[in-house]
Amino acid sequence: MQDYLSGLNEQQKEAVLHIKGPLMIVAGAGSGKTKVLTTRIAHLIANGVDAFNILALTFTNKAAAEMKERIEKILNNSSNNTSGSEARNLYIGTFHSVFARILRTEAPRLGYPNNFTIYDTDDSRSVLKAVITDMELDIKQYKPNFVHNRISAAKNALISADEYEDDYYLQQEDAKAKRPLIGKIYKAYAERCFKNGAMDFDDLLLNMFILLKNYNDALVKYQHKFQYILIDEYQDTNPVQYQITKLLSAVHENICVVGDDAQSIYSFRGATIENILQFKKDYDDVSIIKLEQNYRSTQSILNVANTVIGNNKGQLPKELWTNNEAGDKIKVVKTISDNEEGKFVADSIKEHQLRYHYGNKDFAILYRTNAQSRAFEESLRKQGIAYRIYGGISFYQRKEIKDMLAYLRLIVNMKDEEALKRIINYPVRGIGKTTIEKLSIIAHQENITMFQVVENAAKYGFKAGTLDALDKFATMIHYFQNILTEKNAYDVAVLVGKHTELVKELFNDKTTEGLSRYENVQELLNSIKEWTELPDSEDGEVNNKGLGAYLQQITLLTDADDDKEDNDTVKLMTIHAAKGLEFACVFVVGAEEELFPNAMSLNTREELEEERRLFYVAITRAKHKLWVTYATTRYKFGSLKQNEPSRFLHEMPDNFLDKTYAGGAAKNNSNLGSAYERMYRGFGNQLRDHRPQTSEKKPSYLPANPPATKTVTHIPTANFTPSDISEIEEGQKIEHQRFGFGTIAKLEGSSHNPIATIRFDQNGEKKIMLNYAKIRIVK
DNA sequence: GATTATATGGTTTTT
DNA sequence: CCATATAATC
Repeated sequence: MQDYLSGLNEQQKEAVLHIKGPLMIVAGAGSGKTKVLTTRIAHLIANGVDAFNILALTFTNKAAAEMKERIEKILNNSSNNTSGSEARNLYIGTFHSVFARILRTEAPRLGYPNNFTIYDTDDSRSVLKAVITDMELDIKQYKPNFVHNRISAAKNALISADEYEDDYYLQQEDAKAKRPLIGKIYKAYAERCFKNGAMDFDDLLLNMFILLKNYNDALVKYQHKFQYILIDEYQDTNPVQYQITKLLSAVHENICVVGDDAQSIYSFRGATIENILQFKKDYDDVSIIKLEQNYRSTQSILNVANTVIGNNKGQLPKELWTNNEAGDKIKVVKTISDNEEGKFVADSIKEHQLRYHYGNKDFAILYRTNAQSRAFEESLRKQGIAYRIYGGISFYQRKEIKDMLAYLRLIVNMKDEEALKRIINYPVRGIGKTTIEKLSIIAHQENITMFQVVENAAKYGFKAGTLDALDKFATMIHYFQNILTEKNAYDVAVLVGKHTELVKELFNDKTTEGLSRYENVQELLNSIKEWTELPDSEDGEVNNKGLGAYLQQITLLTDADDDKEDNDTVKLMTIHAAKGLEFACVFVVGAEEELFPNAMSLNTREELEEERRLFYVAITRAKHKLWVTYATTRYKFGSLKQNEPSRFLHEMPDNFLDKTYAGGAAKNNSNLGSAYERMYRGFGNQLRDHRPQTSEKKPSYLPANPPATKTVTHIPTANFTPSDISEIEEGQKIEHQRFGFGTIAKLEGSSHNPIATIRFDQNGEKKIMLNYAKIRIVK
């Protein structure tokens, strides 16, 4: 027997060894499904299957990277003489990244360039906005965001623009919503993207499907390449993904899917657990293996999780059990505000670290929406606890990075109108809004790309000054393109930075924000350099280490991916992002009605059930300790909002809960807590006042509550010398890049024209947030 | 055409 | 609160 099997239980072993034919593994939370999947792949390779013939699909890059790493490890440690380096040849990644890679080779068949651009959500919305305005429709009626969701849903359900317009019910729906023209917009949007040589996220799936469906030789090619197909988190696949994998696996039928219907949380992306049910019917002899033993959590946590999820109707029958110890009760915590919640969590982390010697990395804070991260960031900083936020705005979505990338995108794909529009006048070179509009209109009329209009601007009667600017711009881009053929991606990028004076502009901005923007661009250049120095892979794909390849993979990255090793930090992320992960101690925060379950998801029972599954996913991330916290008030859009405790709190069985910190009353009953609590708390005091103090004294650097924000108004005069940002008072001198120097005349003000806002940063230091980037405080 | 002041309006969740 | 759209001004 292979030594890598020794750590598995009987079902897990069976799942690994059952190699041929369709297999569905129904696996509960913490049942070791990733372990099974990785071991299975290792087993395949160890038994002589060529890694080139294995395709493993995941939902995050991180999951893919982790899997690959583990496989290498297993192979290296195995007594088989297969080397871990064999794992490099695996096709393993997210649906999107794997298909993007394939499409890089196959795109020309579909009329796209090899170097097609991948539009992220921002790009898509921007294109939509342009399309909607071009159609002379009201942007308020057709909000790009809304329209995009609708189009995205259609694509994920394999509905083309034509089909969309022909469908009676869809049309009725849109008409009812007073948005009857979405179908037309869909069509125009798709055409525009195609003309730009660009695919959006959904197109990566859709075009992969079209490729397999319409080009038989392509289908045959990939059916034979991918003899073994494995899919993680199968409950989260949507119809396109389903159809693609079905096509790919049709010949060999060696397809193995792993899923847990209780963890299906991506229906907004078109995912449907129907795919799990359908799987059984699609192949002749499907084997099903259930993994029901949980190795992760304590009994208390598992019991609570099981009870909560029991409130959902129509779950597939499954009984999760564990041999682990009972463990602590789940702590339910009530605070009066989002900031207090943050404080409680940070303090609790500190306390547990001191008491039980947990490291930072043993903790995770999980929330429903990204916007909730702020309070925790602040409190963790104050406590001096290292943390890392996943999600939110990723590195590649920052403005300065997108600007730089837009140049590179345009050089690689001149059809990319979005990129062109972004940088044609950045840094400013006298090509204004009117000119850009004109360019766009001409491009449309002549049915050529916008850059072609720029190249031939003379033909189209621009005024001398503008013409000159356009010519210069075209020449510059051509120059970059020529260089691209002789130099590598990094050299080109550096040159672009220099030549466009983009870097210089950032460098000259000496504000804190400007400085970090400069550093970000530097960082981008570093990452490009790293990329160019990676070895080529040898699977005969198109130009796989060029700038084009770099740009394509970068769009599919989230900031969760460039994990600089398992640094010892507290992890902050949404519950969605936490799927598949586990932590010793977990805080599930913001357990309030309208936040979690989210107000947007209270329309139907299905939506509510998905929220409940989300809650289930959240609490099953915890191995040892679990807190569920909620705040009675919370800021939304800057104004205070009252919140009721989440209904999910009531669904948790009392006998596994410790409500000491919830005033004994997650439910609105009259229980005021134990005698001890009442003794030390009094009535109505906040819990931080009565929480058991650790032996450790409070660090002296802990600041008091930051004072309320003040605003200042600024009147420019003349003649001061600059220095550091420090204190700000009336009469404080200010420098503005264009206005020159001036003085702050009023400290609290009119609130209407705040030049600067005073805040306190993580170290309790006064910081001035300047509302105009080019002003700074001088001594 | 470029920059700054004012108004508006937006928060699920992700590739 | 924050980021972007529109209006106003140079």
